[in-house]
Amino acid sequence: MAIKRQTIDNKRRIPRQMRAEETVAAILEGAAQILEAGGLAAFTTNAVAARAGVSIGTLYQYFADKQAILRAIAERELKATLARVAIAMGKGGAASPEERVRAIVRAMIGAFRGRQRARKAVVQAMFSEGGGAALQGPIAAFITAHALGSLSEQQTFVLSRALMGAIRAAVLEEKPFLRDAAFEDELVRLALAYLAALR
Amino acid sequence: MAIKRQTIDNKRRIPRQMRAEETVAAILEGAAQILEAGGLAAFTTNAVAARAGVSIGTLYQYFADKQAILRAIAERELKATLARVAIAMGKGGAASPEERVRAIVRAMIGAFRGRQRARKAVVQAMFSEGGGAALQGPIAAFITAHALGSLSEQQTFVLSRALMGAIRAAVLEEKPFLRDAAFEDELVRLALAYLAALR
Amino acid sequence: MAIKRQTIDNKRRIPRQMRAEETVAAILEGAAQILEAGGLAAFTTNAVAARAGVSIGTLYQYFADKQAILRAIAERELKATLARVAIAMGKGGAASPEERVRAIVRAMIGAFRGRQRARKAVVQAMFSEGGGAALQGPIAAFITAHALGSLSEQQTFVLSRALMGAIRAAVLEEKPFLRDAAFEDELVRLALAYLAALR
Amino acid sequence: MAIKRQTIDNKRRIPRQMRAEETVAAILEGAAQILEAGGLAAFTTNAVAARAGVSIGTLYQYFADKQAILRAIAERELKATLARVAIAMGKGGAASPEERVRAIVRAMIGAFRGRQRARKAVVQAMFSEGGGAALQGPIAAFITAHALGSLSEQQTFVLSRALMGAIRAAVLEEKPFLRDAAFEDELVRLALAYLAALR
DNA sequence: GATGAATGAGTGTTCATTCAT
DNA sequence: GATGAATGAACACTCATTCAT
Repeated sequence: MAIKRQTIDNKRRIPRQMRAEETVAAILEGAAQILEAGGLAAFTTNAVAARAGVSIGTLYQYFADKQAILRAIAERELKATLARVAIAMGKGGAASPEERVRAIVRAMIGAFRGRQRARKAVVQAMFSEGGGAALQGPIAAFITAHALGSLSEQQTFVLSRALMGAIRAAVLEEKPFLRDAAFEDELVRLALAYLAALR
Repeated sequence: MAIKRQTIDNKRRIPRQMRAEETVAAILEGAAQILEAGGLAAFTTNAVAARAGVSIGTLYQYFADKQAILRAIAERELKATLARVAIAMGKGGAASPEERVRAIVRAMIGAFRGRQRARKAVVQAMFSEGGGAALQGPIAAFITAHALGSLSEQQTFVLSRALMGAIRAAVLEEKPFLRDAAFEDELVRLALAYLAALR
Repeated sequence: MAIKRQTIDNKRRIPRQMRAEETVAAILEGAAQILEAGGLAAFTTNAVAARAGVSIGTLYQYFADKQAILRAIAERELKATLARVAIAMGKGGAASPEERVRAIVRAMIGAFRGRQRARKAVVQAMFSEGGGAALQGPIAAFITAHALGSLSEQQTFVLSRALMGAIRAAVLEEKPFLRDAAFEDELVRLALAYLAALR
Repeated sequence: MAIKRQTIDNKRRIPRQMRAEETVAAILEGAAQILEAGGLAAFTTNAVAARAGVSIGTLYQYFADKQAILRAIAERELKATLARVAIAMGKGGAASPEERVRAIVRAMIGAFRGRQRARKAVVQAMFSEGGGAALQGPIAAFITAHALGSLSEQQTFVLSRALMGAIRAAVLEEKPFLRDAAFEDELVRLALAYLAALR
């Protein structure tokens, strides 16, 4: 259902794609705003469409259903977060384990930059449908791949979910220390201690 | 919302209280069954009342609203879990830190014994309203009080939420290894490593 | 889903049942009025509830969905029609074949007495879901049982559907002669001629 | 509602007309396929356009609205059916009344050859808008003109609608005997008996 | 003539909650 | 205290149709 558009026909494809992309972006932005302003409760398809400045019909031209919008936001944010980590890692060259762990932790904390309410809403929604495995899997994979030696599947699971669980809890409980350096330090400490214990 | 039960009317108090307790228990049991069978989606007040064998009006006599039922289930389970830890600790006498941590972890994993679907539903619901701080706070306090030296507030937060986050993720993602000894081992390792790093 | 209510408890059963019956009757009457006034196009559940003077929720307490209302109207009318034939037959004592056929034809023509628009709408709706076999079967059975000698299944089908088809067409095409005696005469002639040809 | 094609623009008229005819044919064929596969429920203008391989805009260039497509299918089938009768009659030379009636009945039964689901859907749709008088009128006229002596308007109505009603019911109720010779025989018997009774 | 993105009115249905009995 | 009929706000989603390109 989602986004069609793939004609190989070259002329007029770009303008078409651009229109579609703009529309999708507008919807996603509208959705994020609604979420940030009123949480999941205010997140109705009609409200999103109105805020995005498109008709409800157009919204459904690009998203199969309400959940799909949430999923798109989550995926987009996930991608952005992962990208940010990659950049941070890249800059550090052959960074130390601590630096690598810190880069990951910092990116995880900083996801949804500036939109904690929206983040909270998205997390809640993802949890309500399938446990958000779709989001956590990639992060776990990333940790496995980039951060450290060799962990078993369960160890990767424990480490990634422990970190995410702590951050998530801070988000959901609206803890003010979420962005304190000290909080980041504790998470890094937790990860490093666990990794050390595995050796 | 609604009116809370508080009549201190003395005559016939005991029989009344007993009836009330039975009714509340029936509702809670019905709710748990509905949750286990059909998840949060099937959890409607009318369905709960029907399953519990009481009228919807009676249900609202004991619970202010739908969430209150979920809250009651969560609290009941929390209390039971904490009690189980206390017993486990008591038996061990002057148990070692590892034994104490393990007792806590084991109790957390084993909560909602046998009703993983209901547990998942309750967790989801708690997440949707306030982040479940009401549930995690007591556990954190418990950890602080019983398990170990002196942790800062943030450290307690990180440790408790990390453990709960990992377990929660296993529940939500329906991981089969939830009840494996190896999973418990990893969680214990995580906690002990962190505690050691704090010293 | 439909109508619950069957407690064997005698006290308060009658008032309860009466309330329910009144409500159902009000809904059915409201539905018929809507149909008569605006046809199938105006037949929305909200409109029916409003016209019936009940809330939309109440409507859904008694009818599983929109179609169920139509079905109920059709069934009620069918029953009434059949009853009318039975009475007509009864009065005639050992009536002649022609009188029996005429009684049936007359009752079929006269169904939905006075509400041709509603009748049309119901016929359309029944046709749209399953071909209305549910309505035609009973009539065919009735004809078989009461009108005449022994017909094969296919002969019964042909005779009953031919009569109903002709009446239905007159209804749907809004033919003014629907209630003319001459029209009835022709239908009777058709039926008798066919029956005679079978002998 | 839209604008009907009528340009008499001469240059390139023939190629244009041919293209138009192809397009119309493609749409009609697509529509029939959709109908056959998914019934009236699947019959959306967008689905038809997609199946026909044309854009929705093009579809509306040739058909004023959704109903028009159904009407076109019905008309096309009617024309084909009538033509088939004419051929059958022609071949028989001065055929007997029975042969003529049989030719008509057979053609009526055999309409929409091989696409009973599409036929059912078209019948339903025609019924929903005006009772399909547009289709039955011509058949009645045909019967009057070709089959037999002189019938009054009402007699023609009764005979034609009775035959069509019986066939229609068999289609709608998905009776397996629709194509049995015995079914045809009964219809012929019915028609002949009625005609004889009129003399 | 063709395209297809956009439109938006319209509708069926759910379910938490109330309150007269 | 118990009952359960009634309530009605709220929402997701469809699809025929238009019109700028």
